Amino acid sequence: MARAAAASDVFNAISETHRREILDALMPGERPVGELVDALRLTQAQVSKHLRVLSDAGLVKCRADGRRRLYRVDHERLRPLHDWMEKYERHWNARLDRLDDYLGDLQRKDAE
Amino acid sequence: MARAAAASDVFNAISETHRREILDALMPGERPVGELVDALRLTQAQVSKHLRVLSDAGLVKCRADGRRRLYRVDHERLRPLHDWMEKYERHWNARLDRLDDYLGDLQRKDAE
DNA sequence: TTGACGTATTCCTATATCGGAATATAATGA
DNA sequence: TCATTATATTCCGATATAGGAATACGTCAA
Repeated sequence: MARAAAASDVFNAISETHRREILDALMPGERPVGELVDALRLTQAQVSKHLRVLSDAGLVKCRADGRRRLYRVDHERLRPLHDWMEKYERHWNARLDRLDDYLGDLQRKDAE
Repeated sequence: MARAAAASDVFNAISETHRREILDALMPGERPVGELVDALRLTQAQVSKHLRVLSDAGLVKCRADGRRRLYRVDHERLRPLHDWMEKYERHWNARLDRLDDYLGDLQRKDAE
């Protein structure tokens, strides 16, 4: 048996360097495929196929604009990743925790 | 050409369900291989091989105890993951939102 | 030393999937 | 309608890798 059903799996989708680059490139906002091809110096087929994987994983959404397709990140779909990571964060995020507490205090005082 | 050098890549290492389960099982602290086999209901060979991948990626460390091997998570190695995710966190992380609000307030006060 | 235990590795087969090339499809403009 | 543009898909060969089975290796106890 080979790898279990990997399609449509978020972790699998982001395991590929080029796919992470695509997501990064889409971070600021939606962009047509052609721009990704130019920006990332990948083949058009490469980009299309990677977008397919990202799309199957729900990580990107697409909308048509004439003959172009504008892709954008669906940030919410990264949540599984974040949820999994969160358990480990505390181990090297002690400072952020302290800051968090501090800001919480400030807000509580403001509310008084 | 196939997938680029994936070994020793953190993103690749955590793309597999069983490997994430192993990391989760090691979260509370170091554990011998046999315990992982029992806890996760995997073959001993499976666990050993997955531990190898995790180890190559630097995500786990090992120490010998008699004939047993105690594995533990090297949390620091998850940092690449965190760093990449951080860019996306803002979209659903209340903690960072508070920080944003707070810094926004400071700026507004400075402007007065 | 010998045998049992704990773990790692090797050999194998099936499958996933990357990238390249060519082609298909859809929308647009002349 | 026809050519062009923008994107998606198919076919291909090469490689990565999961899991099973068997086995090798290192350590301990008797």
